[in-house]
Amino acid sequence: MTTTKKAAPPSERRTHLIRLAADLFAEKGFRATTVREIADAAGILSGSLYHHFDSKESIGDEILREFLDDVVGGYRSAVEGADDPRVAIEKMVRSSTAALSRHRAALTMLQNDWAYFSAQKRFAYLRTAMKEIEQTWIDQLERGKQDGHFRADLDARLVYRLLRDILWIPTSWKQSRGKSWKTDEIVDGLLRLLFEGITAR
Amino acid sequence: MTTTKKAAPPSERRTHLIRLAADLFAEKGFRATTVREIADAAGILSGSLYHHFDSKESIGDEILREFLDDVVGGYRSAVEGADDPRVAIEKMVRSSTAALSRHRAALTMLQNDWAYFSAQKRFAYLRTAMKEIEQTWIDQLERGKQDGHFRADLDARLVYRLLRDILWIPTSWKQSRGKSWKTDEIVDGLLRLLFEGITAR
Amino acid sequence: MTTTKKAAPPSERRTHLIRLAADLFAEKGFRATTVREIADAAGILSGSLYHHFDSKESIGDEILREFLDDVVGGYRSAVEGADDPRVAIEKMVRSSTAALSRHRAALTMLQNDWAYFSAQKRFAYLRTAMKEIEQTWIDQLERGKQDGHFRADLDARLVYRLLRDILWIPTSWKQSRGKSWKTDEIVDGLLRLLFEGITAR
Amino acid sequence: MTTTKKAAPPSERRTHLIRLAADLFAEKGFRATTVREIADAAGILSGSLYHHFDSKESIGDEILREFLDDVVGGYRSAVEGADDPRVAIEKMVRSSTAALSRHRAALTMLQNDWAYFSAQKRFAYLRTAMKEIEQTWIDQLERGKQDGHFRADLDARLVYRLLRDILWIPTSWKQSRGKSWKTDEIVDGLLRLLFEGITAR
DNA sequence: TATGAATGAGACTTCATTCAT
DNA sequence: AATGAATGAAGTCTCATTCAT
Repeated sequence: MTTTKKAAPPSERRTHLIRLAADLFAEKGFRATTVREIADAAGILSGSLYHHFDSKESIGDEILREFLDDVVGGYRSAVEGADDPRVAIEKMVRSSTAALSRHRAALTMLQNDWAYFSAQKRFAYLRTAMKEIEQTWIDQLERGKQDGHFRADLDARLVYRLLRDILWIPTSWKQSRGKSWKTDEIVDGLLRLLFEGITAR
Repeated sequence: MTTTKKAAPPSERRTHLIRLAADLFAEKGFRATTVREIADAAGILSGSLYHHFDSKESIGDEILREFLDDVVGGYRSAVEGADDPRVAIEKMVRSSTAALSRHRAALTMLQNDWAYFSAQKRFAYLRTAMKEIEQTWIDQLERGKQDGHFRADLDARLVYRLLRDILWIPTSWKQSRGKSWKTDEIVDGLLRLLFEGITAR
Repeated sequence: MTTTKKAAPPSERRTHLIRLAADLFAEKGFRATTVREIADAAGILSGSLYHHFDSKESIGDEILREFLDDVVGGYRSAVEGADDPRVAIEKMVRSSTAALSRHRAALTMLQNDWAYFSAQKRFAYLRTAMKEIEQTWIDQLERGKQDGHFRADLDARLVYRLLRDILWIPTSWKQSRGKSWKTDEIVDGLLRLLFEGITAR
Repeated sequence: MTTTKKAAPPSERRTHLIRLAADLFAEKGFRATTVREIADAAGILSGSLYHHFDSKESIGDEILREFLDDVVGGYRSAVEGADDPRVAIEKMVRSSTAALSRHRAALTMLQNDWAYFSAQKRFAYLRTAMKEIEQTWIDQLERGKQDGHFRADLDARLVYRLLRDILWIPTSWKQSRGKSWKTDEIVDGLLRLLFEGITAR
């Protein structure tokens, strides 16, 4: 299911190249990264990359696909094993955070170049996956409203939008200069802010 | 006497062109927008743009500068007239939201191409302004912690980071397809989420 | 004889504009100077220049024509009133130097952009004038050889070439930073070098 | 370890391209030569040049640098092995002439576009080298004045200026239409003119 | 006379991609 | 697997010139 027509066998070299590319994409965005830069990082000439991939986009494709598979998979199992929407949401937050830290590059790519990717047939699965993700969140939030855990006046879709973007934020902090938080700190901070707000009780 | 070499006088035509460019930048990002697209939108040839601007970047410069002036100005007056940090923060949120809706393009530009801009001398003021903004937030949050309004265990810098990015989110929703919220709804949702979290009391 | 089809009447404004243009040409060369720079110097817009001239080249034309008229005229009267070729040459040197200092721009234009001008029909007179100049020099040098004033082994054409270019040199020094010589000093130095060389006797 | 980032290794193809470019620069000047003309001469598309060089200017840089290294190197060894300033100067003249004929293009570039190059940081070495060249000449001329070989009333700097430009002249004659002199003839003519003037004894 | 706006040709440059070796 | 060279499309910018007002 994951392989398209041309997807070459995942040799070690290939995997290494994807990782190099992903790091560059994470730093500068997909479009802003040139094939030459990737090749430079690998110590080869840009033309030589085309022995491993048939295009720059197919590198992007591989990175994005793995990311979304990871996230969607995580959400599915988060929801499955949770009766309480509050628990489900906590699991989803933790699962998201973990997936994001495993696929930092994918996030930058989606943030910076969403319009670019989503306009292409090849990347139609992006929209599909995002829809499933959105639905999962909304389902849990609605469930929480109905059983009284969450405030009844929440606009589930609005909160989802906020949450989705909020969850994405900390990833982009990694490797940035200045104080850096541990993932756990961030997640806990997030959850607390989410459930309780900043006001003292 | 009134004209400086570089800060070309803001003729009507010029202002109009900047608006057209800003719309495109908002849609597709600064780098992804070509000079020709801007010219097409204006119904002229791409070279003709250079009658009004010396470079694509100087268009970007103008848009970003106005935006940051607006935001920083808003924060200053928000802080000045507020004894209670809670009030200050509410004012800052409202002021941000207003500024962001006035300068939608600037935000997209910063989000998509921050690395590109901030690496250039010409855009050094971006970092300067961001620092002032950060400090303003942190000051108010710390004040709130000390006088007991906010939870004592808040990491002010962490919360600021979250907030900053959260505030930016709704802007990118405008003009997007699907359900759209009114600005007031969004701001109120945000403030409520911020102060109280999603949990029912 | 000096007017071509379109040559506008030499109003004061026009003359002033030509002087401004000439200064810029002298500094940076004809091609390297843009119409906009000329207009800027005059405090008008570049399009407005076309009320006075039908093209950038016609400005160049006027400058070059005046210069060559001046030089050729000077040579003619130098030769007329001189029995001794030594005297004729001294007069030619002084006349050249004077003409060059009056038309500094023309020189830069010819030096930098000779290939450009001389390839155009419009500037055919450049070649004509240069031929007359060359012939005048060669005539005097040959005369000097025959009557024993100059060394019999001089290659007149070679010496002319050297001299022509040598005479042009000091002009380009004016306004340059560092020590500057008076015109008289330069001319005397030149003449002495020419007639006697640098060796002590 | 041998390759620096910018000073791309001199492949054969690269060297060939530089030679082609240099010929064009010599003919028409640096600025007046377009990248497309260079590419045409090489039988490739203009964009393909950028596989070998990062810019037109870097081609110019390479040509100019080699030239100045050659000239300065030649002057140094001319001065080292010569007790008599007269001998030193003769060596310098011969060394200049040789270097100039090896780097004809560089000369045209400096003559036509000196203002353009010398205004750029990248070409700061031009000024440095010119200063060393000037100082070398002046030193030898002063030495000759003091030991009585040269006339005591010579203005060393003035003579240098004349000489420098005079030495440059013959190069521009090569390949020009009309009678052409052999290099030796030119140099001997020059030296004789320099030491003895044109007057018969 | 001058302005303000625009044209159009052509300059330099970038970059994903191809391909013979 | 990789190199070295090239393509070709597209992008930013320059500049002499035109023209309605």
